Amino acid sequence: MEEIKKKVCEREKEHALIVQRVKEDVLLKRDVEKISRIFQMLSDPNRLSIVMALMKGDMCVYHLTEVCGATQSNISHQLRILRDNNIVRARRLGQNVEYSLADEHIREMVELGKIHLLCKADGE
Amino acid sequence: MEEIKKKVCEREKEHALIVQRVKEDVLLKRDVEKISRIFQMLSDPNRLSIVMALMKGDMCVYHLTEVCGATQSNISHQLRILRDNNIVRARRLGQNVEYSLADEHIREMVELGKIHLLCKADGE
DNA sequence: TATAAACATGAAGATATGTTCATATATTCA
DNA sequence: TGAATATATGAACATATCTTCATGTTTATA
Repeated sequence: MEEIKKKVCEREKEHALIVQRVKEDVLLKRDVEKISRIFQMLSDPNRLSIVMALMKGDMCVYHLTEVCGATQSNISHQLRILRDNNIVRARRLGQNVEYSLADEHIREMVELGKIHLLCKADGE
Repeated sequence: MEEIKKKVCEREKEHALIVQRVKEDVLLKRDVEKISRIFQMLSDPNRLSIVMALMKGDMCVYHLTEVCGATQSNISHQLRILRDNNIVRARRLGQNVEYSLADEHIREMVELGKIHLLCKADGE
């Protein structure tokens, strides 16, 4: 049975409607966590640099360290995290390992991020 | 003067070209940090829930805690972080404070995140 | 087979982040 | 003005994250 809601805020009716809309869009806690994890992958400057570089084309670790200006160890660690989360793919080429983007949505997200930066640079 | 590059990897020529392309797209370290910060805002499940809720409409804190299933204190803390980063805006309504999305790009990013989830749920 | 080069990884330390608890502030209403 | 409600915030703690250092693995080559 529907409980009768007490008034909790000024715009009770409007807000309650929105709450309902949110609830209709049943996003389980687990789903929200999954999505936030994707954003987390891009929340570290080094990882974002790696992804941005790979958006231009496949690259081996050596060049990634050069482009990102970080240590080899650091880049390797970040690459492992990206691999574990299916953001990038690795492929051995002789002595080297060539990395590539494994997720096209990521590309779009980063593009949005760049656009966002440009918009803020102007005045919104 | 251009230094002569030693061979560092199997596909030296191809990779060097990509490195060049990355460098042409002069993204300062500071810019990468700014973009990663936006993603960081969405990297916490509670913050992401808040943003997702506000995408449906403006809401006061009480309803946000209800929708997110977190404590009032926690939500308030996350709201402050979102406010400090210009992701949401606050507006007092009598005893309540109504929050709204302050950034349309964020909306698009989250939509991409949702689409991404759906794609993964099927088989890519 | 010994060595070098490219990359990966484990452990440790420093820092950042999220959560909770207690309490402060602002507004309404009696 | 005093009590109640909604929201904000500071401090403390636990945990997560990033970075570095040392070392391991794999492949190529002398």
